[in-house]
Amino acid sequence: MIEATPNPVTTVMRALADPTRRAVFERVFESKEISVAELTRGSGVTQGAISQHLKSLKKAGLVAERAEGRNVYYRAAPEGLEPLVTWMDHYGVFWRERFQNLRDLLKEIDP
Amino acid sequence: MIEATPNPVTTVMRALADPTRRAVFERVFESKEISVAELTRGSGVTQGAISQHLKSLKKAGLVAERAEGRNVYYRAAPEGLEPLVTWMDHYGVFWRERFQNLRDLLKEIDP
DNA sequence: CTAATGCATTAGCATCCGCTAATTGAAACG
DNA sequence: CGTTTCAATTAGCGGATGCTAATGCATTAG
Repeated sequence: MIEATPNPVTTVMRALADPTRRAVFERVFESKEISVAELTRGSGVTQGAISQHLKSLKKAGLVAERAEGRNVYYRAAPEGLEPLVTWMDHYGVFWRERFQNLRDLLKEIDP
Repeated sequence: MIEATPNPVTTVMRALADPTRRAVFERVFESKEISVAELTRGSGVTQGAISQHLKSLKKAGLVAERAEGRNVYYRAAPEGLEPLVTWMDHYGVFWRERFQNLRDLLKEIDP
């Protein structure tokens, strides 16, 4: 059975599961804005591949674009990670970390 | 360029990117322990497929097993999600939520 | 013991994925 | 104007992926 429109969690996970594409997202995130050409430079893959990855990331809501002249500048949309956060939250992942941080904090305050 | 041993983030993401396999993880998580046969019941796929998914999840560190007689009981290993948490943390997703919860906790402790 | 059950593993298949190379179109440059 | 640059899109390929069906191996039941 094929879901017509995949679950948002699935979309985001799949977008970030590929190392190359995740690296693209990371570079987009680190730069405030970055063009496709510049993104292609250190990537080790073709410009076409980069465009395809950006398309996936955009469809997942992880990046946004702004066209200016013949350039297209991409920026990260971290709010696109929300499905992941929600999913992990639902499975109680943050509690431990929260408590860990709380513990660290309390240890600092009252060692 | 192929990484011999994929990044842990990649391994976990890929393990959870597939809806069927993610559903398996979720069911394992909800049950404290669950056998493969019981896991196969509502899954819509074959027992063989379930075993394969469990193998992936195990390799990703997301589940652990306990053999007893001819049954094998699986349980979730949520600490296997840590690579995801760390990765997302590095990209600043949790800060707001974490602080919010930390604040709530501290308010409970010392109102 | 024989039969049945639980699980892992394998071969094979259809599909999906990431990539390249090439094309197209738009915009800047000489 | 022609040329160059930027970016998206497409066809096609090799390899990965998820599945089934079948097999094999333990373990339990009758």
